[in-house]
Amino acid sequence: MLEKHYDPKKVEEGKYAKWKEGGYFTAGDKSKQPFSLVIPPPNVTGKLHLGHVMDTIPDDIIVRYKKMKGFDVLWVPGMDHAGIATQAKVEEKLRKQGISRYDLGREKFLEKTWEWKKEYGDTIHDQWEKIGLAVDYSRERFTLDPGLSNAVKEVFCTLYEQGLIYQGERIINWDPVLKTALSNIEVIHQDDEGEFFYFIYDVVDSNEKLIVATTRPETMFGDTAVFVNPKDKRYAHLIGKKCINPANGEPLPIMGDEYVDITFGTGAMKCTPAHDPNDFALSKKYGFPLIKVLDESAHMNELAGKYNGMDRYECRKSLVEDIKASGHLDHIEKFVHSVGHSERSGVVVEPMLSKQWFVKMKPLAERVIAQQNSKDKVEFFPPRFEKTLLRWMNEVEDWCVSRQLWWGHRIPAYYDKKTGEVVVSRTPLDPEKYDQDEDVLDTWFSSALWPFATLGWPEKTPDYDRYFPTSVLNTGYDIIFFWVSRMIFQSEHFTDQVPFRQVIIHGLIRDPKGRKMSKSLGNGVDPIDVIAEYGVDALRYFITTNSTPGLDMRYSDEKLQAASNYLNKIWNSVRYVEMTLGDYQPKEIDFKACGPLEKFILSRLQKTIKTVESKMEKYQFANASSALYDFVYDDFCSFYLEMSKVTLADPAQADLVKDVLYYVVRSIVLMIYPYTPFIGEELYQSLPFAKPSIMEESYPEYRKDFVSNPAEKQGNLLREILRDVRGYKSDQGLAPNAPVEIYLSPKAPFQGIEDYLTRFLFAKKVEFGKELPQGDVFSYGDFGLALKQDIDVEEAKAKLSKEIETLHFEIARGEKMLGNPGFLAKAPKEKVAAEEEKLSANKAKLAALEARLKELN
RNA sequence: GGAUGCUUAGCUCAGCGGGAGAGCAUCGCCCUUACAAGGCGGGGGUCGCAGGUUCGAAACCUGCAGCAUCCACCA
Repeated sequence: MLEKHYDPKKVEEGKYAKWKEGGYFTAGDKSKQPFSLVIPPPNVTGKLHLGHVMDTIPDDIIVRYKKMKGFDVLWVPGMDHAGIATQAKVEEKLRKQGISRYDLGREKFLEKTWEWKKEYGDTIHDQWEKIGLAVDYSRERFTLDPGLSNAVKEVFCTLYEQGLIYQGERIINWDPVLKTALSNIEVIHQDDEGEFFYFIYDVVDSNEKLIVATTRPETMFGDTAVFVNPKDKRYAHLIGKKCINPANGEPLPIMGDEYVDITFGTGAMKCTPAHDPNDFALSKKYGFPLIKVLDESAHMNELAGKYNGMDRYECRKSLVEDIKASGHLDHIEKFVHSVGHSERSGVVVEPMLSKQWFVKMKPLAERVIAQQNSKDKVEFFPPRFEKTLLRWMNEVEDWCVSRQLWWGHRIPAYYDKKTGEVVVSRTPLDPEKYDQDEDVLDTWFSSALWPFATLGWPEKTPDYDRYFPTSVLNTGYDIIFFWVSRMIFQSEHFTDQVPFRQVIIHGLIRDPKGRKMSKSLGNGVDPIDVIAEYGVDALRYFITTNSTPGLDMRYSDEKLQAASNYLNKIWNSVRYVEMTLGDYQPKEIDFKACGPLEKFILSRLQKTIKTVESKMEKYQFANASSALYDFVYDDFCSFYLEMSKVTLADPAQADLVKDVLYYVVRSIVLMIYPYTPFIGEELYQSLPFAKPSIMEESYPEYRKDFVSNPAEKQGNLLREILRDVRGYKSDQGLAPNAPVEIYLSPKAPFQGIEDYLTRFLFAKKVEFGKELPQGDVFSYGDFGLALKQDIDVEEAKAKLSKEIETLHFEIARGEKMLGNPGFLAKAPKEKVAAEEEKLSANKAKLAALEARLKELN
């Protein structure tokens, strides 16, 4: 027997181990159709947060649902080495011990990082277990394992051979703390308040002065020219002359180019080819030298003269002072502008000229665009996110893939010690003759291969044959560019197939005020705390059923409480059914022998199954669960379960009612189970005929032979009567259980209705008669009901009048609608018929109420 | 500058072409033998604004406003 109250802690204990040991997570049943997905691999940087819960629980629901639907489901688990992020964490840890990575050297440092990986990998495993992920551990992968490394080498070398990877000197985003290049999307732009310095440049051989504005005075040592727009009347005559750089006294040519925006600043712009991407482009056009003035930690080099060795900001400060002292500072303005920060270290990135490896994106992106125009494309849920992907593909720039880190896939490029020539090779070259490139690849380079490399690619493995392309991928909109887009282009380029047929994009979870959860705000919520308070099932239910696909959601204690209450409700309804079953062994339902309310609940259940299934297929978990929720509360618990107490008391009907109760409650458990597997298993096990695990069960099937529209109508009518009379009592200030006398007109909606009225309206008397007595009357088409009270005639008349008034309103509406030729001609037939029926019912009701009013007068 | 989303009850959000819904909050009544973390019954909304399409608009179209996010630019 179940306990009176649902206790998540007791329910959750031991279940995961049982599933895991029972082999329920392992794929491979060849008699079934395959269905596959890969987990979005969490970074081994720390423990899981609510974002991971959002990434994985929808997958888990899909996995459990698809298993019940008879698929051979493979869910590949794994983790990401997360190059920069992990290395930054390990370095931070070492720094606290006063050690730098250079003190350790590459090999020792990597050892330390593997230790870190082991520790955090274990934590992540624990947490997967805690939240109940049905992942196939026999297929677990890591982005740095030998298989993935092999795939990475294969991809790098092939792209190189195809001319799609090249090495080039370009302006890249440099993180001066982590001392590595970053790709464009690893740079976060935010509006910072800065200063706009207006400096005076003396024009050579002239008395004229040119005022040039800059936000970055320290880069003036790398300037090669000053540009003005040739159409700018103020300056056109200066083109061809020279002016003096106030930072170092060097003469700079004044040049004309339409690139310059006349309206911005003073209309005169300095050009720093080695430290600004736009200036770099200009320099290519005019063949300027590329002068670097900053080193890899963003300190000034010898070109900065007396500022040599200073940090960029220190240099800026003293340089400005010196220029001011020389009389070349015009003024300084406050200026809010967008500044790039490193996603990982947070420091202001330095655009810097550097030799890096790049992936040539255009051909890869074009393939994706073509694929998305074909029938065999990746389908997005919700569809609008396809536009996000295509926009990126259309605008994409070459991808800088080299990182000056140690933790990652080392670039398989080698330099001839004598000639310096580059050789890219799948196998290591002789270290006597060659030095391997020191850099590693961007983490996303390996993540991009995740769906096929985890299944064995480039080998032709059985898993790859059977499970690729994967069926679906679920992830947040924030990593569409980082990850989704890259998996798509790599997969299409290398496997000639999409990596997954469908992508579900979810929003982000925010704090209760709608702010992003972040360390600095201290508003993060630890899933483990939530689980301790409400249980995993409530967390899972909350997170998957309280948001619209693709939109953000807010964390809410109230909703977790509500989820927990709902589960308690289901728990108790199962408990009630088990109490009524006792030793009885339910059997197949004899539908024909069922009473109207049994037919009602069976029919309602079928429609619920149908709705839930169709929403599940579209991954609309909020809609699926709310259909089930409505059924559980409104149809079952609040209504049928109560009503069944009447029929259960009749020995002739009791067994049949028990069959129905068992079937309904079992269906509810099976449908809630993918959302809340722990309580699902617990309740399932407590029911008769349980298999060793609910994971062996199949999903409830829609049974057309259990559908009865007339029975639903009868049930709804009884519900309406109960509500009316209860409402009446409440209006009259009577207690819900105040006794009443009820009189019914002969044409009752179904036989035996009096038993329900007696019990649930606390009627001390229910009588049928041709004439309804003096009292309050309720009319339901051709059926009427009266309550015998010592009534206040005036009050009763007022109430009747009010009801009549609203009926008139309703009838007028119906008549207007049905009198509209446009409506009759264009509206669907069913709609017209429904309106006609409603109208005639209202008319009958009106007639009855009017007759009643007349009687009272 | 470009794109996308949001604006519906006090709060958080569904609904997205046929009479405004849920959870929480609120009010009233009830310890009725599954559940008081409960039951029953209420109250509460010119669905951001303005036009348009339609027999019919919260829903579709156009414009506007506010909020949010992303991309690009910012000498």
